[in-house]
Amino acid sequence: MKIHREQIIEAGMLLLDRDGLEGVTLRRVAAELHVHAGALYWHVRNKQDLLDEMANALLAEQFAQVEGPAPEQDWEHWLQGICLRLRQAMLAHREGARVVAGASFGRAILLKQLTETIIRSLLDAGFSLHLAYLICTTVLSYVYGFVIEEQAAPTPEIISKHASDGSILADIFREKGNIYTTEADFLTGLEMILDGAKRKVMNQLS
Amino acid sequence: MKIHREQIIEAGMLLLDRDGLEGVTLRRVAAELHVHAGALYWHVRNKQDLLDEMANALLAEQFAQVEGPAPEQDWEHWLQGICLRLRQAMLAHREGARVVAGASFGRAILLKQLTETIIRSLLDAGFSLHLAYLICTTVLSYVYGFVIEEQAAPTPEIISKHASDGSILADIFREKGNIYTTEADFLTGLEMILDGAKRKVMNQLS
DNA sequence: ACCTGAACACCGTTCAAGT
DNA sequence: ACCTGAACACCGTTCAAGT
Repeated sequence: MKIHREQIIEAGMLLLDRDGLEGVTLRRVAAELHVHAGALYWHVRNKQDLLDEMANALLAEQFAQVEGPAPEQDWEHWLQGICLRLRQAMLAHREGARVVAGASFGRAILLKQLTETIIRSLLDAGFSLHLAYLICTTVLSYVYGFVIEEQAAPTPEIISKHASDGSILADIFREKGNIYTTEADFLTGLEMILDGAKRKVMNQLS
Repeated sequence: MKIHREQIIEAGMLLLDRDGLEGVTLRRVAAELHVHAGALYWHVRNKQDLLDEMANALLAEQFAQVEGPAPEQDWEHWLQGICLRLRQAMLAHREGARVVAGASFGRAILLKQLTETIIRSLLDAGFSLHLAYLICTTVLSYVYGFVIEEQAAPTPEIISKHASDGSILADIFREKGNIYTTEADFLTGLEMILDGAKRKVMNQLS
């Protein structure tokens, strides 16, 4: 029963898509590979290590290699494209946003590379390191938050509980299928942030 | 050994501050109250129920009652104040942001009320329901994301691991104590979002 | 080098039975 | 009404011992 790191990650992704994040368990991963749970510890430091690696695998589907803006492309449109792809990568797997948001740079190399590339591109656009970092995390926080919401299917129980209490959220929940799941909405919020960021620099430079 | 719901929540908060979120365990909460774990289920539906209630208690410290903008106050400054208080509430307890971000409206009544008030105030300011909801969640996502980062103390191990690999993040991590923990930085990012939102409406109205 | 077997120290949740 | 006692079905992690 020879096992490789790769297979452990694959098995983890399989369980993620099938049973959700709480279904990703070292014991189940081991069972999937016909191996005892303890055996995994030869290939993986601990559970978080595996989750980080899964986040990496998830990102690899969209960010096999990350590149800065093209020569005549401005940073806003480039960053917008990056965010769209990031959302796409997360949406491709159940609770993908939670997995990525919970990952640390340690093993999720692509997450680190992505962050690096964003900050570097903003520096090249004339931002201070401080502001570049702030914009980067602001945007990433937004993407995480949005997609986490998007993937957290509100249970029918929750919907019906709030459906008839006269609250505004009731109205929103009722048409939830339409709201907040579209790329258009994602873009609207993103544009707000990028637009605000652009003006912040302009004020800073003048 | 009579137990009240209130005491369970209090014990939960105590464990949260002392041992962190992963230290909040129904068995430990029960031990704190000199009661068997099963006894809690008379007062609480399950663990998430308790966590939701804890999120509520946390919010109550800042939002005992939530009010919309004052008569001559514009929505941006009002919303800015709300976000500052929300951050304050979360910072007051260890991993407070994670607790609130993970809570559902079910039991965390104040979270629902807060959301309601924000959306309603934006409606009063002339936004469409759709846009009001989008701005609300965008802003909340930002606050969650920022404070979660802020409270996730990067372990010395992580810092040293990335401190000397020539990456930009290395530079940032090294001065991490200064960066990203200040209210000023929080406000900068928040202003970007609010500013972008304001312009989005102006375009919409014209 | 890499896995088994078995243990350790926990979890959340349920439920008969007690008072 | 509210708690005990005890179980059920799990966890992550460690580590001697095997091969």
